[in-house]
Amino acid sequence: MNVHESGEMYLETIYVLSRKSSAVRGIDVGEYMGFSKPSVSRAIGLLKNKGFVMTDEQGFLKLTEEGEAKAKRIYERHTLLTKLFLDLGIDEATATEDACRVEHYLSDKTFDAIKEHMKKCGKDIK
Amino acid sequence: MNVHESGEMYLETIYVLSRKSSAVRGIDVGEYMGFSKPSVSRAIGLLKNKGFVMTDEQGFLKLTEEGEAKAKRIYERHTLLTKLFLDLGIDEATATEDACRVEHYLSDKTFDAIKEHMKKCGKDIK
DNA sequence: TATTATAGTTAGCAACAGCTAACTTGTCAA
DNA sequence: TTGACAAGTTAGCTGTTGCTAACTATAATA
Repeated sequence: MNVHESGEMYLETIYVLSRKSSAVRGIDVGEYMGFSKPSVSRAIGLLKNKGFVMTDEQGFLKLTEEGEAKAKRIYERHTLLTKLFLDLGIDEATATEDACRVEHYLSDKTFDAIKEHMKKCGKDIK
Repeated sequence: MNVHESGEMYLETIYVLSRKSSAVRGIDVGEYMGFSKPSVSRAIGLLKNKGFVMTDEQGFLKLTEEGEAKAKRIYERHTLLTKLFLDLGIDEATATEDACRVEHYLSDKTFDAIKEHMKKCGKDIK
């Protein structure tokens, strides 16, 4: 099941919010992303249908195993790219912004190559 | 007048084809991009309305000054990113592909920083 | 208990961007 | 001159992804 940029952003947001609190609701996602309730409702409905998101007994949003894997993948890209841009001397805000847009379009190969490069330069994020 | 990723791709294609031949037609653009005639027709119509493209007396596609500037900007990004990815050891096909997707989402700041970095490393594209 | 506020959903609109089918237009050759 | 092909346009479909308006359902409060 493939997810577009938009879906990836929702997954990443749920992932990020879940690290802060285990009680993530649609409204929180919308607030974080700056989107309306209906937009969130539909987007999350699609992610549920695709098996990436579910709601627990209390109605809170949870990522499935597959959803978590996808979200982590994007989040890792985001972190790495931000670090890369910061290393290049770009300001925090721009680095984060650009990383957020670019993270969806990098192939695994390129991502791995960047990771390898930063490891070599002693700038590995881990 | 702002142009989305799609519009930028059309501008870049016209730019690239114009360097090979001054007689660029819609059909050539479609062939190059793998899109249908109607898709090209509408996309170029929009770019005409926005003042980025025009047709000369013979009906060939020309970029306006503004269109050329935009196309060059994207093309420069494309070239630089491809070079950067190749330097990271990525294969030609992947480098081009990723550059093509990412080129639309980089801010000027980040682009300049990458350019600066490659200049320092003696790997400036110019 | 009744009202109110919050969360989520449904319905329907808009823009973007691809597509096919079918039309027009213009050129070139039989 | 006519017929055919190539190029371009128009009409209308699909799917994505944002939106508002309006609804439902649940929970808290007066």
